[in-house]
Amino acid sequence: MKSYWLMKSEPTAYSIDNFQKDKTTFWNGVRNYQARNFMRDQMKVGDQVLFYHSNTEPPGVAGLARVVKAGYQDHTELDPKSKYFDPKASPDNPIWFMVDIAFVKKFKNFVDLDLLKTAPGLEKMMVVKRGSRLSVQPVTAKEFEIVEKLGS
DNA sequence: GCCAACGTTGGC
DNA sequence: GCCAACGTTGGC
Repeated sequence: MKSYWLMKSEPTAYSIDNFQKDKTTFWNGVRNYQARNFMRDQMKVGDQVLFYHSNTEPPGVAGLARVVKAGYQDHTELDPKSKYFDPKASPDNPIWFMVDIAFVKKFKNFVDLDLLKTAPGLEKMMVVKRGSRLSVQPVTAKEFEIVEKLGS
């Protein structure tokens, strides 16, 4: 059973255009337990992802991605020079996880947050709720389909 | 740049 | 284990 996700990135740090150039990327630096658990326990190869631009004007879904490698140790937690370093982690005791995702497409129409908020069928999406800070969020198949249509 | 929401930390 | 203080996220 395939699952669907929304992943947030600040375009000043990593945008859909960077992603399109790279083709694939690892999603390191998530330091939130809820988001960690989704990546570690639930994301599977083949799952589809809405690539979301946050903390920008306007915020919204910029395109699509696909999971190509399931959860594994976020090795930046082992690097003392990294800002993601976690002294409690070791190769045998991974604490933080990441996944690899592949670029699928950049939307012809950027689906901004206003549109997400008003589109029928998306009322329950986590990202439209106030104060929703989670950077990796589950979405339903139906929600994914609606957003994909809005973007194409 | 402000600040509300919310997660994390640490004193007790 | 409570909760105040603090830090971060992210829309506006």
